[in-house]
Amino acid sequence: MPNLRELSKTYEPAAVEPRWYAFWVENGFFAADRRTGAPRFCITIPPPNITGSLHMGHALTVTIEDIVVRWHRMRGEDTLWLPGTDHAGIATQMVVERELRSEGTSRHDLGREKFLDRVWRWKELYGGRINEQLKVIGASLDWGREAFTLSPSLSRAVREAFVRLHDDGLIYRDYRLINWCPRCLTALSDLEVDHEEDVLGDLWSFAYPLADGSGEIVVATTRPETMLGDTAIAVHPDDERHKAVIGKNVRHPLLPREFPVIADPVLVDMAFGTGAVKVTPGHDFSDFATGKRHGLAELNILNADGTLNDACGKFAGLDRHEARRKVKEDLTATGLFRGRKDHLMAIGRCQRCKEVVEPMLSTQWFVKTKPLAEPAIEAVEKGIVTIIPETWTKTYFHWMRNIQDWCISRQLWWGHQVPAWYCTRCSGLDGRPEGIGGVGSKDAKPLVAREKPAACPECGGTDLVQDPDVLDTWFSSALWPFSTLGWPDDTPDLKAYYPNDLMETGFDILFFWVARMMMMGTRLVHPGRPLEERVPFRTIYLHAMVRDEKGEKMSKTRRNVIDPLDVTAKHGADALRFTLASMATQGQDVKLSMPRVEGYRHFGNKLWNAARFAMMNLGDYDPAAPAEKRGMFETWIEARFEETASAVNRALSGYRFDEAANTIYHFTWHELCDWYIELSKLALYDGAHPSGRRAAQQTLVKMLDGVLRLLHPFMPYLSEEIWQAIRPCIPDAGPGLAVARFPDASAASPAARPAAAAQVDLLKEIVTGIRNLRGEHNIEPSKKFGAVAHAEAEETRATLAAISPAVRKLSGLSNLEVTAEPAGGSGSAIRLHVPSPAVDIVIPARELVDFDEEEARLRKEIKKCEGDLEGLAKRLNNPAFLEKAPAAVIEKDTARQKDLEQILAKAKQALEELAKMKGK
RNA sequence: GGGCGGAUAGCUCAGCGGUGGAGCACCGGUCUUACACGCCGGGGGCCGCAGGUUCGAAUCCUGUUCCGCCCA
Repeated sequence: MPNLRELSKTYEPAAVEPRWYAFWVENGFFAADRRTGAPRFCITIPPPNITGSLHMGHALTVTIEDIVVRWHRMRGEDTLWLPGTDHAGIATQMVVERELRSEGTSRHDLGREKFLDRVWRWKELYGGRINEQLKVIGASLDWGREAFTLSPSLSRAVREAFVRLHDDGLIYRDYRLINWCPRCLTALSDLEVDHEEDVLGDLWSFAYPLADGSGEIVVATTRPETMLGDTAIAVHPDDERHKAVIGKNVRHPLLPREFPVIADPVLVDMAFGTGAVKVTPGHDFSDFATGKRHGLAELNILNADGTLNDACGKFAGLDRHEARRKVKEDLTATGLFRGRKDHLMAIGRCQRCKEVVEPMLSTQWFVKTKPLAEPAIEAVEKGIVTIIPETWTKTYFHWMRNIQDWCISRQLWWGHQVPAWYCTRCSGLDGRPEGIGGVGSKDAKPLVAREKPAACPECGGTDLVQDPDVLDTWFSSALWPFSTLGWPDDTPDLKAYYPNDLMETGFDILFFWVARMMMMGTRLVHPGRPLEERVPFRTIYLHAMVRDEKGEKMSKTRRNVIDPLDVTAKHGADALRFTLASMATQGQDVKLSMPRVEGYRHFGNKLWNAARFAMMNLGDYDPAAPAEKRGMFETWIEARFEETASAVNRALSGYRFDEAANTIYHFTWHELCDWYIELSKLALYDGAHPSGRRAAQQTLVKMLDGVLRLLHPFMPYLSEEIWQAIRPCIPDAGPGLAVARFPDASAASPAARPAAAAQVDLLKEIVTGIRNLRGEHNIEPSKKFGAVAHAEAEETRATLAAISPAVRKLSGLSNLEVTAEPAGGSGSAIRLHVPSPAVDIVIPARELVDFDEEEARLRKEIKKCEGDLEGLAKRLNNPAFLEKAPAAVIEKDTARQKDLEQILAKAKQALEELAKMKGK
């Protein structure tokens, strides 16, 4: 006999959850083993920032990935879910710099080396925090393979990638306009600039006097201070108003400079403002392009920190915002102000620190993206890589086909230092504002190499200085699916797990990350082999954002952040996971609400108690005993389980986590608990038939075991806890549910199943009908009464006899008499009709019945029937419908019509009888 | 300006060609020996609006109005 421990009355996640994670890890369940013969499944975690702590976005990511991973693992596959973190260049540097500031020092005081020591120390102390939080959620990661983007092996991959791409001409150094954050003091890629729209500013107009004194030309700008960097005025070549001035010079009103009026049809919109535009190639992207077209001077007017530089004469040293006021003042004083009006504009802000970003001229490293994008596009076009939900495919193509070169150098210290060196003898260390764009003049020739070269190949000089800049963190992230597996070496892991099967992440980093992984993977891994082997992964699943219950983005400023760890502490990781899974509909934001989480906690409790019930009745259970012949209810529930299992597998195959979760929920609660467990009590408590009791026990164990397996990917803790408790009852149970076999539909279904399903359906209809009557007539649940069931068909009567005890139990009848004679007559008070198979239920107990209530009930039923019949008749009397609709639909409608007519007739009959009774 | 998504029961969302579903909330009954984190029953929707296709439209097409997001 199994030794079963007793379960507490309610499920307490806090008491259970901490136990199992250690158990899983200690048993090595999460370790991928590259075993031969088994299908493989690999996914790398989107590496969280080391500065980060777990937020709802992570919780959703981890929930989805863990569901997928546990599902595959339970299907017997060699499953690798590779963990790790991202060094997060700007974010981490900012955190440590803030610390230093509070200590009254700075990174510059410390120097690069000491500063980096300090960051590493910070990383060791706090960088692992998020990993611990992932464990709380239950993430079944293979910790033995944990990676970090700045580790020696991944750094080596970064250098290797850089050198290869540089050698192939896909990484280059150039002096051009980039996005500059004056607070972070670094260049940013286009993607790291957030565009804030509809910011109220003013459109400020002023006049440039023509140098020859023949007049003036009025321009409008939202940023008057940039006029200090103007090197041209542009007008449209077709604009009659300005034709005369094209080619003339204007005089700069505040600086001793003159520059030309040019004609440019691209930059100038004749209809906007005066039709004349100031051109600032040094601080505006479209002006920069204009400058290139016309060979204009590119004048940089800003220092790295956003103050104006020496090119600005008396304005030098002013902050750009102060400078704007001052320039306006001066222009007004000189009589050149020509008006202002309110203007909605867009401004770019640094994604990290929210500072207004400045277009700035500097020398930076760039990735030439077009050639890299081609195979990445091809892979999706050819279906080698699938994006789910499919709607993102279009966005992916659009971005990839219009891709811009990627600025990858950052003026930071924390990160992968650019593997390029400059010879102090050949390259002048001059030319650029301090802190912008590394060392060496913009024409300096970098020596790109995996390791520091011994000497300059040009002059033999040995005094080589490494480029001080580091690479964009996303550059190392782009290598993640293969750098984590040991690339550039062809390691056993790379052989086994590349391409990854799945990349699961939020749609918001499709460009930041997914697209770049596609480019890097297809370029760098297994060159020469077919695209199928080079892509980083086969499927991209993009999940939605988690918002609060009102649909607002969660943010600290909105104070609507729900901390997953708070939720976990209160309701358990399982409840949170189940909630996220059930709400993770494709293409739909997840609006998280706490009542929902609570509801799923209740679900956990429901299952917990179902297990308690089972265990209370398994004291004498012998797992080794041969299988007993199943009764109708056992046959029915086992069939329903298999249908459920196959639906869950289908849903998971299609990344329909909501559907999978809901299917399990419904089966567990509304079929297993609501019906089968109640039905099983008959057999369990029937001392006269021990084999029936054994069959019920066997089915209970089987169903519980099965449902726990289905549920495990969603609620790993609860399911493991219960499963371990009933493990002694499970034949051939392995060491843990985490590695138990996931259920799937069995090959053959016993022939008895359709019959059992029909019988249980009849049972449910009768029981529900009687319960309904109790409700309508306010008959106490404890009040017993007898009923008569009449059926013409002998077979139906046999079924009625078979289900009679169950009907009695579930609907609280004292007796159910089955008869071939039409029941009723003057004594019958309530009639209930089941159309197929035709059964009349008659309750003769007049004293229970409120005649008025019953009359109202019958009239309602009649009205409903008539309404439905009318609709059906309309269709069935339509020749076009009969001619064109599929036979199955017509058949179904006809059958439905027949049933409704029967119900209607019976209800009318009952109403007549009632009228007679009321009369007495 | 270009693109994408959403609008279905009080709330949050499924459904995406065959008579409108779930969870929660609500109302009524109930502590029936697994569970009151429970059990039983019930009410509630011209499926954003207007056209069209179809025997049949929440579902497909067109237009339209709001809301959200992305890109420029």
